[in-house]
Amino acid sequence: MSRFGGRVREYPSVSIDRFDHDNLRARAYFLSHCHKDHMKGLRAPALKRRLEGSLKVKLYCSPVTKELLLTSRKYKFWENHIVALEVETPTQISLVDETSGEKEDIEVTLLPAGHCPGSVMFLFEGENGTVLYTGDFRLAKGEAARMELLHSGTRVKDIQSVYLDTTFCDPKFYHIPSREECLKGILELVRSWTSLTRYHVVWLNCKAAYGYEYLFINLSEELGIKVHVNKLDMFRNMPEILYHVTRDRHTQIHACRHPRDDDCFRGNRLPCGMTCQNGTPLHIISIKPSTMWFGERIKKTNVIVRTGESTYRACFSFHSSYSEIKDFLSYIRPVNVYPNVLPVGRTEDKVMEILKPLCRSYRRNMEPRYKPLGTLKRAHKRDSSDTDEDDLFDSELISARPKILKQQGEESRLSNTGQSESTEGCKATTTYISPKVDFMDCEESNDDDDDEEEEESEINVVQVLSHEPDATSTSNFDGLTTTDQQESNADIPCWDAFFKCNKPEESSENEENFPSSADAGGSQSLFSDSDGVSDSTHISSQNSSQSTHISEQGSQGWDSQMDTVLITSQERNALDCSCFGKGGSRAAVSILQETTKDSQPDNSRWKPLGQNRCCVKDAEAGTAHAQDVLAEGSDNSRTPDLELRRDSQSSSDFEIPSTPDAEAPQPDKLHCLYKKLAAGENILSMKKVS
DNA sequence: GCGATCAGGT
DNA sequence: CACACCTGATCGC
Repeated sequence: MSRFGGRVREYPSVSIDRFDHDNLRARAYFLSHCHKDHMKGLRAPALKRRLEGSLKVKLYCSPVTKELLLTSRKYKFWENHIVALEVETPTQISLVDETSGEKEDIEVTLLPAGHCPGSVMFLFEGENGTVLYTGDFRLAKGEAARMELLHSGTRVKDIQSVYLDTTFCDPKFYHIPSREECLKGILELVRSWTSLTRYHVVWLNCKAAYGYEYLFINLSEELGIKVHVNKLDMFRNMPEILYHVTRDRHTQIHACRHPRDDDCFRGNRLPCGMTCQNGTPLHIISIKPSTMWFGERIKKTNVIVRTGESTYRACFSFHSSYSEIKDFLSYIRPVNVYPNVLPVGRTEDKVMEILKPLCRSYRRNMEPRYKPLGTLKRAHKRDSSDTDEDDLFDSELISARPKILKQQGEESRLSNTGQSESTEGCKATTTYISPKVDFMDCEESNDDDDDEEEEESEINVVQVLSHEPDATSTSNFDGLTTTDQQESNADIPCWDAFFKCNKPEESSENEENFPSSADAGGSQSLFSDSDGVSDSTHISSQNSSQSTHISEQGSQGWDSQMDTVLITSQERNALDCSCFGKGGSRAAVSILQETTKDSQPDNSRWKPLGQNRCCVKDAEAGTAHAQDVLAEGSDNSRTPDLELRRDSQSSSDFEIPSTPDAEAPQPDKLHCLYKKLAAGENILSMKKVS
């Protein structure tokens, strides 16, 4: 829950996501997204009165947020005071004090936040420095590096302060499976069930909040089944969403709600009242999206957990994980950071202890540390001509952070016109890879879940749903660690490979083996994969607040990147015979979803950028023509986003350097380094800090 | 009657 | 576990 008071220190005359108390006097308002805890006071009479007496006071938000907000009658009075700003389009705003006439100019840029439809971060630039307010966000590792407007030229902007979504800023939330992984797990479960008969339906037990739309869209696109919802009015001008939801209850996927929907479900009734079709009773399973997290050392990340005879929990997060937060912040490297949220049971001091080391003000006092891997990772994007040896491992070079260039398809889309030029059809890019199902044991997901633990013995009984002949854990182990690159260089440290950013196969491996610079104290790493088997040792540095961590070689390689959906015998039985009377107790882990070695997330359709930018069509493109408009949307705007999502999640971790100040070593320097390494010499480069 | 706040629920 | 939200009780205006 946001505890942000509404104002940033640098620009106290604007209020963001808070509209009560002192915020009533703000010169301008900003709303990052349409969740109630960010709208406190937004419809209060006091603020309403203020608007009535003012021509100048405006509320700035994304086009989608404006649309969603104005759908509610309670916020209609804002209608003439809302200014929708295009995402990624810097805009000058004059902040005028209506009583004194005092004026201050500020430039604001909306950046996609990946939290829910229309959600954005605000980047303010003005006399008091550059400030980033993240609102609520979920950005995958490396996504900050792709944001053109966080950069100036090839470098990250000099950001004074970040007001950060710290919801999961606690090491216990170290890892949350990516959107694609979660989506894929849910997709397979829904697919398995709904394909049995037309009377097998799924109820998505979603909360009353925006943020599940991309799930609906993906399920609908992949399975050709629209999702039944209570309301779709708010999407009337968002054909990309509208097309995939329906008010027609005669569908196999439901996300409808009812005040006592759990009771409905227990009575084999959907919240909308459906209980049978053509006289045939429905077979209903419920899937409840909720956040699942995994500690740093827990490598197996099952995204679906069976919680009962016909109930499942599916991993789904609106917020960035601990490691994503740290990656984000360590890339931005502001002077100051302020947490917007205190994770439950944490104090501000504790959170700051984690965040401060990622800021410049702190780093300046630190000894530079040797971080070869981060350096190497970053190297591929840099023109190394200006790199000298002294700079190589200099963590002080905060200004030398190169941004990640966008992919071509993305370039055109990000041309700030708000329009998309790609002519590729969306189906052309849909290359769903059927999951292979292996025999393997599962590990409990969240360390404190008793239910899973007591059922562990059952988990090992696994039937293969769709068998792949050679798919055993061993072959996976080999397969996942033997990349083309590595095969050809079996005996040499394949660092060369890591200068080339374009091998998605290596992305997750990279994640496993290359400690992010975001690690609180930085870390030294030794790395070898000469036999194709990953192996890594992380030893936290002396002043780290984190405990020493030495990863186990075997599990590290084994579980780091399998593309596996695992279904227990119980589930298979449930799926197969759809009889609910079996005496099976709660099965702990039903579907196990691993980081995919080389999957191209075909179903990565959530487009925080696209939704903010393109979704809201003009009124004339409303409901009546929604379908036609959608077709256009598919052709023109979806594909580039799809490319982006592919790139930015599961296959891009490798590309995205985690060490912001890394530099590209030149080949001769590299050679020198290799030689030193081979000779067992210390290549740590100490640089004097003044 | 309305809003704010809290407790309790999903 | 947590999130975002809802309902209902209570209090104050």
